Amino acid sequence: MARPQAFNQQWVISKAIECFWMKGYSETSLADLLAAMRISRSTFYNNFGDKRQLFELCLKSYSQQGQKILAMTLLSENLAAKSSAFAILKQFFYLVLIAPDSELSVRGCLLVNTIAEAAKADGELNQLAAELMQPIKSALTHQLKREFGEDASNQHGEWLFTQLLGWRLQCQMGIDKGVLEQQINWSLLQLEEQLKPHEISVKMIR
Amino acid sequence: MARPQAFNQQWVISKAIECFWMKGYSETSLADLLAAMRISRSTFYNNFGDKRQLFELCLKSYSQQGQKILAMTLLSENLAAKSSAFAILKQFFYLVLIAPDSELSVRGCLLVNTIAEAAKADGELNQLAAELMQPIKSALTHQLKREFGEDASNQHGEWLFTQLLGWRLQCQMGIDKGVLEQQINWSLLQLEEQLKPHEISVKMIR
DNA sequence: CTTGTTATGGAACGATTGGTTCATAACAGG
DNA sequence: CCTGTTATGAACCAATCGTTCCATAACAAG
Repeated sequence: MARPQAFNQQWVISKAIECFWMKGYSETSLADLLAAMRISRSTFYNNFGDKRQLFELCLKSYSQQGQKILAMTLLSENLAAKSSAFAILKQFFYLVLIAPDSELSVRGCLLVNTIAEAAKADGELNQLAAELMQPIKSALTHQLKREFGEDASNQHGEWLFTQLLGWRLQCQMGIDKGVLEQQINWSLLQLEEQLKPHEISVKMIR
Repeated sequence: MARPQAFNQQWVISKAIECFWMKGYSETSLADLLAAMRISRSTFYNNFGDKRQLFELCLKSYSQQGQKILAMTLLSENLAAKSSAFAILKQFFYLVLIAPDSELSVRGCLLVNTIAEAAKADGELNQLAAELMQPIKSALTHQLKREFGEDASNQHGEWLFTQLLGWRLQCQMGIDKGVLEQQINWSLLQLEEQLKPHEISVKMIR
């Protein structure tokens, strides 16, 4: 009954995400967006409201793509059947922090950047970004719950989430990947020693 | 021989820092700055070059103020004489993360925010901010070196720095202060157990 | 009171900002 | 082919952006 859209919604949003991801919200101009999305101004405003609304849409879309990564790693039942929680966690951190082909490891996390950028200027965006990160925290906790109690897992999941945030920033500060990997191993080791149900642990140093 | 400045350099810069701190670099407009600094446009450009140069100046000034905090805590020889490294570290983290009257604990860290905001758009600012954070990392390491070896302290100092970054973001995400304090204690405890020179450590869990 | 120098305020700059409007092009159903 | 609906692109908008410029005010030295 009417003229069909000449652009692919998903593709266009992915391009917008790229813009925001690289330059941040306020540094990304309409011109940047239109060029990347390859649509005209009116198309933009007709379909996405305005810059702000598009950004929220991008955050949600970005988060949803992140869910897929979680589903393939931390939440995968197949993986859980044959690997320990710590092996899976290690693999996850490697994937999102170190893997050289991973966009995340070079550009940082859009949600983290949003929280830091919109810190005080825009409380709503801050809150939205924080909410969209919740699934990651839950997934980390989920992995711990497989092997340990409900109570301990919650706080240690939150602790692991803190690690992840710290490592994200370290990545953007250009930390050496080898050092980063060491830290990941060490953190997980500490957590393992603390949580592993053993009666007596004897360790010798020096 | 000439007309004297009618404004206080330090005061004016501190006001500029406040602006950048609250709204980020690109969200802070000239108008915002001029209003806060209470100077006119020409005064601004005559004395500070431009917005970008002022920002760099602010970052450096901010960092220098941070040095004072370090000097009073992590680098204080008086404190070191009567307290253990871990006690001092704990006190430091409490001061910069939890203390309710601390600007840092409510506004986040300007340098961290800068790194996240200027992630890819401006590599130079990113690098500058990263460099200005170095003293913090060094101070953390310094505290560990007091009691432990040179080698172990470097990597563990870096690890503690990662913790700090993570906690900073957690603060901006509105983490519960009680949970945060738990995490600080737990992280320091792990580090202590790992580094304390004891021959045999027996711990029982469950 | 001059003269030299600098700080200052305000007007003005062009460029760019995010956002609107409108005539037109493109298609689906009759 | 016609009609109704919607997508599209270009022109246009006021506002704001960061920056420059200049006449003037304020002081120090002579």
